[in-house]
Amino acid sequence: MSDRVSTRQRRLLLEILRETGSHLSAKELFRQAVQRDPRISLASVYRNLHLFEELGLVDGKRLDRNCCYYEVKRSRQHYDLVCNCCGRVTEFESPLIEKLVGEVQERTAFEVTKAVLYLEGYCKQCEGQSKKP
Amino acid sequence: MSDRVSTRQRRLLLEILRETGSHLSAKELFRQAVQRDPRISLASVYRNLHLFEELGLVDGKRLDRNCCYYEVKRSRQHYDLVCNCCGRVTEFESPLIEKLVGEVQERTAFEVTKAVLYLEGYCKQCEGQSKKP
DNA sequence: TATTAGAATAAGAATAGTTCTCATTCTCAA
DNA sequence: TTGAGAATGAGAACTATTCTTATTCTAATA
Repeated sequence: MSDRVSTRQRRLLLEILRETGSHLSAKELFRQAVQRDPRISLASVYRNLHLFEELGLVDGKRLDRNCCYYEVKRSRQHYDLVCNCCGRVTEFESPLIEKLVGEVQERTAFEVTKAVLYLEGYCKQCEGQSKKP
Repeated sequence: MSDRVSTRQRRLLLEILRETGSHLSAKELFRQAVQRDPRISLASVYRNLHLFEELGLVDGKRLDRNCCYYEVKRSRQHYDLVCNCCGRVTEFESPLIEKLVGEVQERTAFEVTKAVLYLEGYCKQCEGQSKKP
């Protein structure tokens, strides 16, 4: 696996990820990519998303049962709040997570490389709703 | 959906979950269940795992790309450390998580119903290894 | 105990996200 | 420009999960 990101497809995918900013599923990323380059294949999308993750360019998160969502890695770590009702994703930041990771590393001799954290619940608009909309 | 848990299959599944204690995939749970009752079907395993989750008897966690892992809910909340190398899952507890959830609820008016948190990395034994074993 | 309506089940088909395969195409160092 | 190795496209394959439907079970009631 090379360190370079130098193919037409990779450039296009990163471009879309950077422009979009928010969470994209592989399918949606593919949909957008096809519009600009009809020759691109879904396999390349998956292949390169994995590559980008390995290179640390992109973060992949599984926010629901179905699929992963990807976004370019940002300088400030953030975590997601996923509404069970409307599906909207909002973000939050907190130093408590770094603190938690530190605590774990000290107490357990486990070398943490990635923290998977998100919270499910109901957003302001959907509060008081029951399980399904 | 009833509140009762009164079928042969449900009793068996809960029994296995309780005996095992640790994380079981649907497939593995099915494998064990078939040994005791060859007539049980995989569909029942999934159906009832969802039911148990709704009833608050069981926790389902997606610790890797592939599938969910289930275990009976315990009184003390815990979170998992998943080794990228050997796959072993160890557990940890920390009050920081409750603190974090509280912070989110205060700051964002988001009503949290579930916190999904686990850490990936390398356990003591596998430390220093590169990505794949 | 027998009846019975509604709930749960078994079996396997269907679905969907993801990964794999391999022949073809591209990239880039020389 | 060339050639070796890397990346791609197309679609088949895979896998976890969900759905469908005829059948069976459960448990409240007679």
